[in-house]
Amino acid sequence: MTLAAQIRLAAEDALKHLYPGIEISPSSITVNQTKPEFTGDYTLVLFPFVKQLRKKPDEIGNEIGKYLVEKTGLFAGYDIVSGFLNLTVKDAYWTNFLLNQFNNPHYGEKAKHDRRIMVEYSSPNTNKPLHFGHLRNIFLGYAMAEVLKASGNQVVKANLINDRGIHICKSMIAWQHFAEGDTPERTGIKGDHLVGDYYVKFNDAYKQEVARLTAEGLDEATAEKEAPIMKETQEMLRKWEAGDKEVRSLWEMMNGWVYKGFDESYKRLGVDFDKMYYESDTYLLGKKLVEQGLQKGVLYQKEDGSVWVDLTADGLDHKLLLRGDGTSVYITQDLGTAKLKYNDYKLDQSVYVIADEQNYHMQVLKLILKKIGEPCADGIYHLSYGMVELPTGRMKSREGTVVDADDMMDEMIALAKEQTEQAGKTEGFSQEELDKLYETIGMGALKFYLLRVDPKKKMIFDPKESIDLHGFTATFIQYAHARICSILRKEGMPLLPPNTKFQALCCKEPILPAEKKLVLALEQYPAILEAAAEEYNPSLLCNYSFQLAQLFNSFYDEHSISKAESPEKKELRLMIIIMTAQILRHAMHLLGIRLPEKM
RNA sequence: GGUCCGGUAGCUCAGUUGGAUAGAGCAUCAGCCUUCUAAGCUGAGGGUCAUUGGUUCGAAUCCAAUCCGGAUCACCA
Repeated sequence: MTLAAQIRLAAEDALKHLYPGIEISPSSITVNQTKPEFTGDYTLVLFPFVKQLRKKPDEIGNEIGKYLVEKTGLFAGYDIVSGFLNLTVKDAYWTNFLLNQFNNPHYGEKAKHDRRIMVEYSSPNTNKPLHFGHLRNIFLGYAMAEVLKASGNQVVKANLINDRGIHICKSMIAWQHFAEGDTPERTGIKGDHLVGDYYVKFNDAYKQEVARLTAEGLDEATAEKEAPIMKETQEMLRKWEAGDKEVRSLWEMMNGWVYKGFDESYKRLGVDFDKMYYESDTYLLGKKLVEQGLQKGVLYQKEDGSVWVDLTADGLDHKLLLRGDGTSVYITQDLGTAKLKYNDYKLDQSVYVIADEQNYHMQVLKLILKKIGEPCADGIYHLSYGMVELPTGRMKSREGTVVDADDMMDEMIALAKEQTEQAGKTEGFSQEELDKLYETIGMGALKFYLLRVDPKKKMIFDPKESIDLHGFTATFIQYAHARICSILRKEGMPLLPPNTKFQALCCKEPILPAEKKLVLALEQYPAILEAAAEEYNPSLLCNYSFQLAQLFNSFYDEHSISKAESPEKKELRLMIIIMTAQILRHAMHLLGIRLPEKM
């Protein structure tokens, strides 16, 4: 249990004993960290009790303060400032805490339990390479899965690949027309990029045909429908659905190129998946669910045979589930996939990492499953995130304004190289080590940049300004970590030395403010990790880690570790920085960010 | 128009179930490297927390209305 929680309980107990017969709701007990301008570590707010107790805040504060100091043994003293009871925790508490936890590599994690959670993320289309917007999705999904794992859940990372449909056929048609048999091998172009190039070529050709037809006198809507290349594409989709051998083998070949490209990108991004779902396998699922829904009477059928659900009672509209010809629409297959996932893994929870433009869709999906009575409905959680936009607006592949993911990685690594060389920090590294370092810094900066903001907020990325390596960045945290490692190296100490190294510690000397601030923060890590899991918000870990690194830097500036005033002080400080580095590594590891020992 | 999300320093963002004088980073300015890594530290300036009203000991936080921005409301995916 965290210290803040312990204090809350102690306060509850104090109120019960001091004022028997008066029911004070535990929710009115607020315990905060004491503001730096006052003495104390944690603060109990007294105002909520005034009315019921009919006493002045300061009087109540004295009674509670006295009780807490005497009965709990946790506190060295208290202080009351205008309605706030500031409690100072005994130094012994902190030294005990450090001795118990400073080298615990699993500090902050929760014990494994049986809750099964799937996190679906990435979920790309196979007609173009990944872009900057996908990166936010991918980092978020990966980080969330890792955070949930650290919270003790059994996690399945899943990827649902959009491998069929009209957009895929567009690339295929364009390839047939213009490629003259080109392959990734022959051109040296990464497979997903090659296919993406033909997707762009399709749109160019299509635009030209539409322009020609409108020039010939057709109105635009008709021209868009009648363009030969579009008709050809629709015909191809029909053939694909009919299982046409030629189309299928082209489809398999081109998707194969894309997968190879994606695999490379995923590997560089440092993310992985436990289960791949393909829409070509799942797009026909869901019809049965709709039939069941019809039988139960929760869905209805129109005269033309189309099937609908009435969601007006939930403040939404009527929604189509099956076309008049009996074919399914997008949401129908999602209904089926939801059930499939549930059955595959007996999920307690199914997290979808999907942009906020699909909020409505996800709401509808969950509602329909609930109406049909599918048990998978309750576990569905939409981790909705804001889209990444450019200063000029949304990225549009048709307008060529997308920031490519592979390019972005290259640029970040180049930036890391440039800045490292500029700072003159390349000495003592082999070329191989340097390359690894640039990758660590560049990729870390990229991930942190996309994870540090509350997911639900949209973000604007300006490629011209690129990404900073100063201030609220992964680099800052990496630097703090490298500094700590440097000290430990000089002390001849491993990153996580055994407890026996520090048994001599005593607490005769008071813990100094800069030390205290750090230890206080270290103690709060489990609560932060828990909050990140409960709120589905990895950005909490970014904020916390940055704060921790900041506290360390100030501490480092103010106090010497290796030349501490006494051996006891030195031990205390070593434990503090060892644990700081440990937590930074732990938190960043969950986000997929590596911390170098030297930089 | 309906539903949902957002509006906090010049810019990008924090701000725990309502708590003390609203905090960081970037940018600007002024300091700090014969001492464990200056990718750092210390300090200064910078705010009508979109607006108005309400709830109360106390509101950036909760409620209502209004304004602004975005998403969405297809027999597309």
